[in-house]
Amino acid sequence: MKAPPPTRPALRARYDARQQGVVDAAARLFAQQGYGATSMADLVEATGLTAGGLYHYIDSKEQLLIRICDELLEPLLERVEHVVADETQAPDDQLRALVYAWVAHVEGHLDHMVVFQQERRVIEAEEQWRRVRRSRKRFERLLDGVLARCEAAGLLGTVDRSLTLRALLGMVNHTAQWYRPGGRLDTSAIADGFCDLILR
Amino acid sequence: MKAPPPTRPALRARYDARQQGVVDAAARLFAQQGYGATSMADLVEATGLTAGGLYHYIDSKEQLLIRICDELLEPLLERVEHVVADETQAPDDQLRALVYAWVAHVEGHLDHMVVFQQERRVIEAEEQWRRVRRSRKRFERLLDGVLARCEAAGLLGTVDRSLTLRALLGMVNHTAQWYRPGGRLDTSAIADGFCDLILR
Amino acid sequence: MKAPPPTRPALRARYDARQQGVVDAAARLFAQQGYGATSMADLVEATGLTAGGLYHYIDSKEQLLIRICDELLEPLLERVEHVVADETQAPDDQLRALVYAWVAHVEGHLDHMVVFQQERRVIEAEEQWRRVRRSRKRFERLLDGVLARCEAAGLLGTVDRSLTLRALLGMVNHTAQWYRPGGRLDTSAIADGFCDLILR
Amino acid sequence: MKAPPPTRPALRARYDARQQGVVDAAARLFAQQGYGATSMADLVEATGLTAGGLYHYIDSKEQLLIRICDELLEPLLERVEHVVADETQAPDDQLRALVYAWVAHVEGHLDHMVVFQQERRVIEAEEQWRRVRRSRKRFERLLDGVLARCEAAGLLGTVDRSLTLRALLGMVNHTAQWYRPGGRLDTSAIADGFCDLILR
DNA sequence: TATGAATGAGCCTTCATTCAT
DNA sequence: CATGAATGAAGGCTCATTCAT
Repeated sequence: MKAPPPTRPALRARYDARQQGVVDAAARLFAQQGYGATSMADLVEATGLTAGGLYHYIDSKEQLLIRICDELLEPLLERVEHVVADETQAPDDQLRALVYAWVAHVEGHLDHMVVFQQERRVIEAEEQWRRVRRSRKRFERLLDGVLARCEAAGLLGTVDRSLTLRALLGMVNHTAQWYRPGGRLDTSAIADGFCDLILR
Repeated sequence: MKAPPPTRPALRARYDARQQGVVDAAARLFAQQGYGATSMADLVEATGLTAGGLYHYIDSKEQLLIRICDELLEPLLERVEHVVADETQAPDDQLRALVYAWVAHVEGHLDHMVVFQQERRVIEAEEQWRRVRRSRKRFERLLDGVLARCEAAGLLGTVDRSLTLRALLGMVNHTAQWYRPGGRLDTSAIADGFCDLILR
Repeated sequence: MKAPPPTRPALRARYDARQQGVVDAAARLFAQQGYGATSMADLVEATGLTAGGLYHYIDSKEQLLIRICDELLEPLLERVEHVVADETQAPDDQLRALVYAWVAHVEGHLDHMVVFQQERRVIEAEEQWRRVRRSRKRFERLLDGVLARCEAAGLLGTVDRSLTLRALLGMVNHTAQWYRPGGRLDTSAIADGFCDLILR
Repeated sequence: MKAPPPTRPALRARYDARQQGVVDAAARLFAQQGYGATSMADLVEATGLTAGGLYHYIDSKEQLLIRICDELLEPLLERVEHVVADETQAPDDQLRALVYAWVAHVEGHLDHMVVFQQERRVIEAEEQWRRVRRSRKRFERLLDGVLARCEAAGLLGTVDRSLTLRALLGMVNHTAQWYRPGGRLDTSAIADGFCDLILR
């Protein structure tokens, strides 16, 4: 992330750990107060670093935001690619597996997810967000592919597939706004519930 | 909104029109660039007013945000109250009527809706947002009431009702992110599609 | 210079006067301490404005530097164009007229000139300095034209013309480093002295 | 320069070589980007040393600047003293020898020279620059002495001697701004050309 | 010697808002 | 009603230098 991270393994490990700490603290603050409303001073306070020291671990406030989005999308995309790659699975099982992975990922990255949604605007608009944008689009394409297979197998309801896709995106992403760990509904209940709405 | 608006009717009409112009410009800018990233200078440019002149029509930047949310929620709530009040309608018809009104309202206030979602955070957190918060909660309660009647009538699927509620909130609110007027899906298609997913 | 200066004449005059005050103060400070070593806080102190108020009159620190260079080069160029345009004058008279105008201009803009020389580097390097760069080049081309006419008339010494040009540029520009008003040598003495060195 | 350089000859040689490398890199960077605009980080990158390592070879950024000026002035002064010491030479030959040595020195230290001119301001102003200032003044006095002998021998033109001195300083120093090795004019051509302008 | 993390003051600039005219 | 100048705190970020390892 920042120009040259240390090369010696021991130092490198510490560096990485602290950098991750900064990113996590940022995700939390951005989620709670908003990206724009969070000052680097807030981050200084939250991390215990000093104003200048912070910049050993990051390039800029915006890079931090990009990193948060990457940490959200990249591993999710990887898991989803993996699920989709297994062609022996029935389409509806594949959808359930995918939605489960997705909901689980959202629940495990609530802060990241809230930030991602809140800052959607800047992500869609500007140049340096291309990779993030591409990940999001790839994810949607994979999801649509699975829905298409379900549709072909007669497993979807009567609702237009692209509308179904958007409905699904809306309901899962919205999860980050209300889900609290330890609540009445666990990951499976949520994921299966959503799939039940979609599948015939 | 701002201290004393004129009392003579002719002046008053002009005043109101200009004030509405400011609010609409603000909604557009906030939706496009974010509330925090929009400066009053942007607003000055967009409205053609001067820095000082702007403040004849508004109290503060934040009041503008509150007003945008009110303009979104209040008329929606009114329509929904009206729909719900008709106890002769079948529960599923009521749900369809409600969702139609809701989707139509979102489509008619894309900017307002995007702003409302984007600034969710500040709405939930602070004192002066109580009225907005109450409106949102009342809306959800009304919606849940209709769903309960559907459930009682055996019209819902097997999915937990509170999860269904949240799914519906997610999908409809998300509409503002992708809906473009003149697209393939019109209001009815969207509203009915969503209901089809929910209802048995 | 700054986005929209006022349009009403009375205000406009005051605005322009204060803006000029800022530019002059900047020229003095930049000349004394260097552009890089002068902080906006220094400028605030020198102008009596406040940190924010300063920015009513300027766009940025760098624009201030550009403006200083423009104020130096543009009027000089105009005078020189005028001198060169008179084709009835003998070449050596033209050279003397030109050098006199030039020396007088340097003496009247010591601060500007010192700044221009000191920041030569950034002027030559970056994009937004094209106009300044073009002015400088145009000036040198005009000067060379006059020298060429002198040479053709056999009025120059034996020294290579392009070297003569550079020598002249060096000696006149250097004047800003030592000239103090009221010194032993006045404008005419300096300008004529330089010409005497150049001409046969 | 920095606290204790090594005393064992082998180490000392390596130390000196690296220190010289740092000074040369600094001269290049300062000349290209300006002293103020060059950060120690730039220097770290240019030298391949680390932030801390750099400080084994230097005391401070400013000492680096002083050293660059010393490296420029001291050897020049030594050569010039030597030229001036030979009282058997004719005044004009002496002037030619001096200017030749001077031009050659400038050409051999373009970076140093550019830096010296650019940072003139700080050199003249501050305490710790006394030695540099004294060298510059001594150089000018020696030069003026030779001009005086030329004048006494009737070899100068009609131009005031102190103006001639300043003109010469201007033209030779300015050489650093345009001279590029391998150009049409070599050291002799330049030095002789300048002298031809000065001498009758 | 060499490392790279850390410091914290200072940089330029923007901001929402007010008020004399 | 309208203007635009003014405020001054706060914004994100950079810097030369130091020091424990």
